[in-house]
Amino acid sequence: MNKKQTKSMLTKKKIADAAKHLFIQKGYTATSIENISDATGVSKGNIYYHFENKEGLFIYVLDEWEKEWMEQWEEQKKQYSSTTEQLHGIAKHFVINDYNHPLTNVADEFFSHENSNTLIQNQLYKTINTRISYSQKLLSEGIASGEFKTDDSLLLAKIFDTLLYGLNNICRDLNMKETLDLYAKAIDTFLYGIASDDSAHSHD
Amino acid sequence: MNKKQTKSMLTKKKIADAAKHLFIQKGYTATSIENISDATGVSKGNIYYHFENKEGLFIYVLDEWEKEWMEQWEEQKKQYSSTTEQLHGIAKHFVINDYNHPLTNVADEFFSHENSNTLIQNQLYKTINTRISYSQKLLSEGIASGEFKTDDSLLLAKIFDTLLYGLNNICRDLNMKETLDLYAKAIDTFLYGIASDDSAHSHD
DNA sequence: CTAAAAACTGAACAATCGTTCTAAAATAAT
DNA sequence: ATTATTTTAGAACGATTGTTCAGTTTTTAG
Repeated sequence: MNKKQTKSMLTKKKIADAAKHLFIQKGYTATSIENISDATGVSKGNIYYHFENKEGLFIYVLDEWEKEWMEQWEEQKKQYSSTTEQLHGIAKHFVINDYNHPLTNVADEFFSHENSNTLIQNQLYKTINTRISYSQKLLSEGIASGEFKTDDSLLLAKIFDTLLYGLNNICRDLNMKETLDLYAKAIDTFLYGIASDDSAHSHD
Repeated sequence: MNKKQTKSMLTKKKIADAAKHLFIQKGYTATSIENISDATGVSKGNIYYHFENKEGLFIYVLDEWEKEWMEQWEEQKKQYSSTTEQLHGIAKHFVINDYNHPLTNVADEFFSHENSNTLIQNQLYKTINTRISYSQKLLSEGIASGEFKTDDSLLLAKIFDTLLYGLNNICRDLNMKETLDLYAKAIDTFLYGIASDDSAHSHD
């Protein structure tokens, strides 16, 4: 790779990183291109050199986040054997590394009924479905192995997903330990609800 | 009440109603005063006659929603005896009447770390805590009556709240029946997880 | 060393934002 | 009927928005 190409790639990454954090902090609409320019030191014109427009930048950020998350989690996953452990692991990994997922704070803006941006909506649906499909796969494995009762894995996946991403909203005033406790308690509640009777888990 | 006062109150209500729906649909930032003016036929100047500013309008909407919800639910509540029934009842009532709660779609915009509006943030915290306190009261009753295991009712309330408000986010492409099924399944999962062993409920 | 290409800057654009203001219309009070 | 008050309308404001564009710097290619 060229010295020019390297530097170009670096500024593109710098823009995307700043945009991600700003979208999380302020929301999509409230984040202006000028905000991103100020945060990075990259001129507005240069931002438009690297990205088609604000919308394209957001979609790029979303795509990158999804890739990054999956890579990191697949690495973490190796240390867990049972599905139960993996579900707890996901929650922990979620809290520690992705405490602020762009979707959690930003997505709602685009699910408006009228005047909404279909391009971004489709991208969001894709991302959400990827998330849920992954959870569904995990839960199916747990059901197949007898760790959980036979059940509708898609419904369970949606509930699990809700727990993971929804808890964020009421953790804003909690510290890390309190947050982890809340998440652990939530997963426990979820698990004991779907654990089979001959599971290793017992009601305490 | 005067004919003038009545008409004035009516336009104020009309503005608040339209604002609520627009905030839900498009988010706070993306909803402009002109949008509200267009939706109601009330002039921008008149909106500012009835409300101090956009922020005051939002807080008013939030306050009204909370009052309305509580009144409606207290009416519904009468038909349920056990806490279990009441929790299911809340979910049903939630889906049918408050499918779109302003908080669910709008709140995230104001929990940004910098440059955020403290007035609205406080109002949001108040509303969220009211919600959770109410759930906590219900769960405490269930624990006291022996319907649920002894547990940290605040943690459970937060989890229940998350379930209720978070599920919304993945119900956008579901019809009413599917939504109700998902909510019922979520509450069941939640309940069987915290139900005491001598509870009337059995794992199916 | 020079020319072409890529990366980048910052001023400028029209559109839209929340808000203010002046004045007109509608109603109440006298 | 006339005055006073409340309610409404809509033009206008400065600020900010996403985006464009002409031009400058930086790097590559020949």
